[in-house]
Amino acid sequence: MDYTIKGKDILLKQPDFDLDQTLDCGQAFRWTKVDNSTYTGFFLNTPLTISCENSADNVFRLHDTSERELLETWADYFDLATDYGELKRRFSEDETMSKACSYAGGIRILKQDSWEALSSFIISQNNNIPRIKGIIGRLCEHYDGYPTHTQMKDETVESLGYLRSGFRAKYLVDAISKINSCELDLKSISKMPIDDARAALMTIKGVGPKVAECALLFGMYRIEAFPVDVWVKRVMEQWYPNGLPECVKGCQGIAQQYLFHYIRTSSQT
DNA sequence: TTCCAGGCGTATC
DNA sequence: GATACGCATGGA
Repeated sequence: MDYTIKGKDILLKQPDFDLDQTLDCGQAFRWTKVDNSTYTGFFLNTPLTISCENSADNVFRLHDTSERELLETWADYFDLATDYGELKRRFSEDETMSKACSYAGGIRILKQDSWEALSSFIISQNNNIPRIKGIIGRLCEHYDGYPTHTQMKDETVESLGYLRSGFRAKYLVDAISKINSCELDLKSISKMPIDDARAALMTIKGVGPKVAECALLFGMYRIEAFPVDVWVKRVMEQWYPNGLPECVKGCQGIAQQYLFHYIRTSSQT
């Protein structure tokens, strides 16, 4: 990792990293763009303001943080140990993947908290990104930060009414109940074989294949998980009617993120 | 106004 | 097991 300390800030040199493509691409819902090159957001309840200092040199400024916080939190959250350049070279053996990788080469998978990812993607179903952000924003405002499932233990459909999350409130309540009763344990699910992990998550009402896959990919860093939403379904029909290419094997989740961004922003409907 | 959104549960065959 | 339909809400 290449960084220098500048007073209360840290300058990080990091290739294959674009803030718009990573923080505003529908994998996390608590990053806010505050100006053309700057985002503010959180990992759990640790805040960060990060800006692109020099896009040509891939330099980023992490505002008002510490070396310790960088090493203990942000290096992991931004998946800095993974060589995305190497991954993109591998993926680019396939023509469509090659286009997707060069279209948005600064995508990274964020290693989010498992409960936050699971609950966020429960909220995401049959919903659009601005409204997902609105619901999560109201939740975090109410709790002064993203609540743990333990903090939410007494919530009911009625008490969650202020979220205006519609039919999804009952699904949140079921997830909270199954986790707090220890019927499900997210930490052990994260280590299960992928089929078992998926099946365990899908015992929650409102968690189907798509939400389970997103919880695995974005909340448990299971990069072999492959969420298929309406957009990725279009990708599969258009380019991969016979399945994904061999070169993405084992990292389908990361490939999916390039493809999702590619079709969603290039088709521009 | 109507359509749609990082889907899923349920009914029906 | 496949397919059709309703679902809360709000932006376009």
